[in-house]
Amino acid sequence: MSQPDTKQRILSAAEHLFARDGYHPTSLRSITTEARVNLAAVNYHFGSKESLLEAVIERRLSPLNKIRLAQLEALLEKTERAGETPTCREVLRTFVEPTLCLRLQGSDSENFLALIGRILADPRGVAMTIFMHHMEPLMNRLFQALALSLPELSRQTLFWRVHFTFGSLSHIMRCHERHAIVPEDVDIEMPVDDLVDLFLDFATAGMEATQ
Amino acid sequence: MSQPDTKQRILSAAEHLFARDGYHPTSLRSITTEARVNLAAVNYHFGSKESLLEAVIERRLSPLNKIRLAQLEALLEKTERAGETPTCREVLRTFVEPTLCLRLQGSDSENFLALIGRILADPRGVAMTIFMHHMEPLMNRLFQALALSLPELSRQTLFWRVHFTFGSLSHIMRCHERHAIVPEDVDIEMPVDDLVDLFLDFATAGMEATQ
DNA sequence: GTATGATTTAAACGTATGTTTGAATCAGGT
DNA sequence: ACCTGATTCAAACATACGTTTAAATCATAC
Repeated sequence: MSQPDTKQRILSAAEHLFARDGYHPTSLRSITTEARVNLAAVNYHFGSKESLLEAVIERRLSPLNKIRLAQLEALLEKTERAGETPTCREVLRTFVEPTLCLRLQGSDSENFLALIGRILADPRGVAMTIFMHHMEPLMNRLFQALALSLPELSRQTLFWRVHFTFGSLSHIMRCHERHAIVPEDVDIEMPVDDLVDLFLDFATAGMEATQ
Repeated sequence: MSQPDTKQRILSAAEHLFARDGYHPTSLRSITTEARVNLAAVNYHFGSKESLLEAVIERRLSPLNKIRLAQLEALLEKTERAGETPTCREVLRTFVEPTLCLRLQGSDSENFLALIGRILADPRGVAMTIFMHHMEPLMNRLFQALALSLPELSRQTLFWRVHFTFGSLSHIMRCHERHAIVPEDVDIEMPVDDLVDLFLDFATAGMEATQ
C-alpha cells in the first residue's frame, strides 16, 4: 500500500495544526498522526520541523504572490496605456482580493491564511525571514504603485499607512472565527466579496485621509 | 541577602522574554536566569508558567484599562454636558493614546505592548481568554461610544471597522522594531505623539468612510 | 538565643520533544 | 527471479522542559 502523496499529506496536516495552535506548540507526533504517516517521515522528506514550516509557506505563498503580482502589473499597464494613474482602491484590491479569496478554495487555504497571520505576529520567528524574502519584490512594487496613486503623500506617511493597512489585513486573516467581542445583535458571517469591499472601503479611506 | 522583589523581577523578566520570543519558546529557566532567581521561584510564587503569564498581563492591563475607561467616560460626560456627540477621533484617542504612551514609561511597558500584540495574534491561546475578560467592559463601552459618534453606520459595518482598527493597532504594538520592508529613503523613527496622530488620521478616516 | 514560618536552593523527577537508526517493505528495471 | 534505490516502520536516543521535593537559609517575634 504505497502512498506517494505522503509529502502533501504532511504539508496539509502541518498547515492545519501550525495555523490552529502555532508552530511551537505543535509536535511532529500530532502532525504525523493527523497525516496518518510514520513519525520519521517528516525528517525523511523535509529534514527538520523548521524546513517543514518553510515548505508549508512556500507551497501556497509562491502561487499567491504570482497572482497578486500579475494583477498589479496588469492594472499598471492598463492605466498607463490610458494615460491615467491607478486609484488607491484598485491597487489595494490586487493585493487584498487574491488573499481573502483563498477562503473560497477549500479549508486548506483558509488554514494558510491563519498561518500567515501568525507569522506576521512573530517578528523574530523563524518564519518571518523566509516570508519576507518571498514578499519583498511584491511589496516594493506595491509601494511604488501606491505612491503613484497617492502623489500628495510623503514617503513616510505613505509607509506608515501601508503598515496600518497590512496590520488590519493580517488581523482579518487570523480571525475567521470570532475572538473579538461581538455585540449580540451583530452577524459576523459575511461572503468574501462583501468582506473585500468592506475592507477596501476602510483601507482606501485611511490611505487617502487628508492629514 | 533577602530579595523581597523576587516576584517583580520574575514578572519583568517574563514580560520581556514572552514579548520577545513568545510564550511557548520561552523556558522558565531562561526567565529565572534573567531575573537572577532560583528556578523553583516561579512555581513557588505563581504556581505555574501559565499563572505567571496571567500575572504578567494583569499587572499592566488593569491600570491601563482604568486609564482608558476614565478618559472615555470623561469624554462622554463632557460632550453630553455640552449637548454634543463626541467625534470618532476623540473616542479612538481615549483608547489609542494611553496605549501607545506606554512606550514612554520605560522599556518594561514597551515589552508589554509587544506581548499584547502577540496575544491578539493567538486566538486560541491560553492568554486570549483572560485578556478578553479584562477587555470586555471597556470594549462594550467603546463600541457604544463609537456608535454614538457614527450614527449613520450599520452595527455590522461598525463592528467590522472597529475590528480593522484594532488590527492596525495591534500591528503597531508588535512592531516597534522594523520587520516590514522599509524603502531606504523612509525614516521609521517617530515620536509617540506623532505616531498617535498619524494613526488617528488613518483610523478615523477609515471609520468614517462613506460606503 | 531560639523557635517559627516564609523563602531560597540544589537536585531530581517524569514526561514530551525533535531527531536518528537500522531493519523491513515497496516499486521498477533488467 | 533478482537486484537496487527509495520509502516506511518501530524503536531508541539525547535533550529540554515544567514541576516537585526536601534540606538549607532567611526574617521576625518572643
